[in-house]
Amino acid sequence: MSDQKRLFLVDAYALIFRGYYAFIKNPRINSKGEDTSAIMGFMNSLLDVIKRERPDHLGVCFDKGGSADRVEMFEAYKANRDETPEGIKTAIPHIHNILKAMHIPIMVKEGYEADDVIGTLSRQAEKEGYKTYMVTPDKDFAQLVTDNIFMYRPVFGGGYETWGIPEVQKKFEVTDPLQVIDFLGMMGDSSDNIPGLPGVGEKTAKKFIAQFGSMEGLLANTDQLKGKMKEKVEANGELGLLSKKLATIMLDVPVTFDAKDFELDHPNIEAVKQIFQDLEFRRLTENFLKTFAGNGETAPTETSVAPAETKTTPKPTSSAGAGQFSLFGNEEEDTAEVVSEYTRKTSETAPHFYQYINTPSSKRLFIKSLLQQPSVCFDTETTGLNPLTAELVGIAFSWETGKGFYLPFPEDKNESQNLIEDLRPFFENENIEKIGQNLKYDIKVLAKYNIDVKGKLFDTMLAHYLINPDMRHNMDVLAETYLNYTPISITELIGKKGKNQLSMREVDLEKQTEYAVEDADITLQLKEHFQNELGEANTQKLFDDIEIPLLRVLAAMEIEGINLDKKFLNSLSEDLNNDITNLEKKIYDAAGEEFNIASPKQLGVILFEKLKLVDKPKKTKTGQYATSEDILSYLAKEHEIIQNILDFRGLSKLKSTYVDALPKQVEESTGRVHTDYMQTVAATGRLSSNNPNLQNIPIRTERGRQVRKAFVPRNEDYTLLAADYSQIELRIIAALSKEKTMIEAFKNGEDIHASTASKVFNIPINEVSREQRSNAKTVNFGIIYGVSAFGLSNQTNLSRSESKELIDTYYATYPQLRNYISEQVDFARDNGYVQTVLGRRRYLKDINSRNAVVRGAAERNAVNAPIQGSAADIIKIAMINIYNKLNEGDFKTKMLLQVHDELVFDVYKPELETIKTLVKTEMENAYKLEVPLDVDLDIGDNWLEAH
DNA sequence: TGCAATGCATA
DNA sequence: GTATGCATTGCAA
Repeated sequence: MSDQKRLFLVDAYALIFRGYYAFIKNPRINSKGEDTSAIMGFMNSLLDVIKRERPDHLGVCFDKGGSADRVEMFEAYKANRDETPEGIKTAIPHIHNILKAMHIPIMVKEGYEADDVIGTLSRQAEKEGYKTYMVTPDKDFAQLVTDNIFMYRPVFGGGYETWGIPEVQKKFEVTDPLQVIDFLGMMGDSSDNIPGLPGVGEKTAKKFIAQFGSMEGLLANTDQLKGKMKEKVEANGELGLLSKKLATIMLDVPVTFDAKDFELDHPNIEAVKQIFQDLEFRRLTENFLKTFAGNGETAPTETSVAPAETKTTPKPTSSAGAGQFSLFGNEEEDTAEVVSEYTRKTSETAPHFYQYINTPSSKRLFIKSLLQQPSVCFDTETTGLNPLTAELVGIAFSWETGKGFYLPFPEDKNESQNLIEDLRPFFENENIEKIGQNLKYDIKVLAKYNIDVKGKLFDTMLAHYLINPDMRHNMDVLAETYLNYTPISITELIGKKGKNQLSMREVDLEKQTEYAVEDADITLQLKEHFQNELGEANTQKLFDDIEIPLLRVLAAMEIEGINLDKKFLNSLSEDLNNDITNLEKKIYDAAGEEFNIASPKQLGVILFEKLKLVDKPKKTKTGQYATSEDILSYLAKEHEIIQNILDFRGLSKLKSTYVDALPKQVEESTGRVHTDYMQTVAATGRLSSNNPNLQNIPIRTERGRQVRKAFVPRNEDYTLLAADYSQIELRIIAALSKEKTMIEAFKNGEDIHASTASKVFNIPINEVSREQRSNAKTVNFGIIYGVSAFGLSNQTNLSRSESKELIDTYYATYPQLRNYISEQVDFARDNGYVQTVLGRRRYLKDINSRNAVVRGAAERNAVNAPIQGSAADIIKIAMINIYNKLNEGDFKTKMLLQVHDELVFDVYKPELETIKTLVKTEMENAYKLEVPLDVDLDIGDNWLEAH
């Protein structure tokens, strides 16, 4: 290091925010309830810098009142910043006091940001021969870097890096640090609300800088750009220049650098100690004393100080007197055996008392108390996500906000089973309400331990799904939205998934307790919140009568799984492989060389450069040749190779998505495929299926439908039964719209598409041509989706005007249908939502949008959601009723799958006739409409035959 | 390694 | 035109 004098200018807020958020998961709270995270974080950084660098000149700069100039230029500047957190606001006066006691100058200038103050001072200091180090993590400062001005950046995980000109050149790919301004102006900065150029991100900005040197250079040479980018940049030149101005740090703040103001003086040790003591900083006090020992003239030998106090282990506030927080009420026995107690505060919530239970007597007390509760929230912790293989690690319980218990489970199977037996009286008690988040999971886990969860259920995930189906429903989101509370993240506990992820069992008991009971506690609080809202949205019945009972039905279906003929799929895979290889050969022959057909890049070169199939081939936005399905189909007549390529793609898809993927999904422990039904993802009320998705097994093409042959009954004594609603959505729209003509057609059992064609084209039903029926069918479906003439002409061989005419005659034929559609849209406009026959709502916030495209989409939703959703409601009712009948009758037959309008059963052959009647009756009578519901039944030795 | 975009399977 | 899930690709981290 040279003898040149060195000035360190600290960007206070940047370090304060950084320090504050470093502790966000475990805020430092002292006994007075003050959140000292920000102070702690900032002081750690400051002492760290002093200790490492021993600066002779030092100042700390604060913002004050924001940047008046920038706001004047651009109203939205920094407008989307969240309110400064309370923990930071309260920290500022303390930090000021500490700095004063340390005799460190505080630089503030009303109406200017710290950036500007630091920029101005550093330039002045440079003239006086100083080297300036700007202490900040903020990349914006890179624009200030010169031969004598550096950034001194804290890096993640501790330590610092110094950025001089070479580092800035490398990081930003610029030749001059001043170009950082152009760079920031182009890509924008969402945290400061600097707009930047639309469509330009980091990569493009770097490219532009390399190509044009500056924002002005870019704007002057837009002729060198192409496509969308050219349009966007040209249209937003003004915005670009403004963004550049906003990103520019000012160098003319009215401040004067006077070296003696910044000399690092001896701190008033006693005063600092006193402040630290008041704040209850112990390690920091030691750190401070060490840093300034001997007036700082004998520099400590250590080269780095680990960011102190970042360990996450919570400290029990006391080890004695555990009984004082006991939830056991007036039990006479001691509760000292409740070993752990942990108190956690956040700024928003009251203290939490979470206890784990691992002694016989505390367990006895706990269970006694548990059984006296009318309503309990619980949450199971397991070794994995698959409930069929996961083992219990513990169960958390809570029945009072902020309090709860955790019962850890031993690894040994027998011991674990013994422990769960102690809880059987609770879980199987009909009179205790069980509350949980995604109870289907817990019920499935407990089922593996032969526990049948009985009594009333309240699932917060399902409740929220009904309250707001368009949102997501995971607990973290719900807690943040409704309770203003951030739960401990699972990642924090067990690590990122992959290499070093722990199992829940490997986590310390205290942390398990903290995490698990917090979940139960929060879920309980969410329940309080949601149960009122359900009433307000009028969805209480839907919750009690449909979604909650369905949860048990789905759990049973998922546990049951379906038998899969792996051998069959393997042979199918070989067949496909042969065909694919043959196609490959043909393609290579035609191409004259071997290449990767799956790579669009290589394929493009072959088709358009080598074979020159087209004069001027289309390119994608990335500059590749376009080889998508529609383009290739269009070219199919040009060359035989094209059809082969299309076939190759189709077969590869079939093979990878179904034929090869399904056998891998067979659960080893059961030998069956267990899909997971998601009850809360489809905004309309439908279920969805995943891991694997059994709701999209091919059926349309001959080749694809072969996959269905692999779904087979459990053994020779069983057969598969598929029961599907015929035209349920059209029946629903006919009934809801009270369209007499269509209702009559259904009542008479007519072929509805032929019937529609006959009326629309005004010909007898038996003279309807194939094409006419097909067009009528397309319109019938189109109505359900909210047709447009444009969409229709895309689907049929009709022109746009023919399509329009067809739609017009269609509406003339079914006038009530048209009325119904406009009524739905009106209802949505007035109420902001539409609803199904059972009152399931879908909110349509865009229904009054001024943007016609956005509004149009909402209008189509207004038509479709009640139809699709009512069909979903109806089949859900049927499922619940059938499930109950199967249980009551002690049938061996099981319901296995649901595919929106179809149910699949594994039928015990002797029960076949009874089951056929039962299923058909329950499905057809699940809900009374003015139109009869009709169910087709088919049986077979596999899912294809049963169709 | 994780993400969005694309393409395609179903109702 | 509605509603989903998943495999692959290509790009960003």
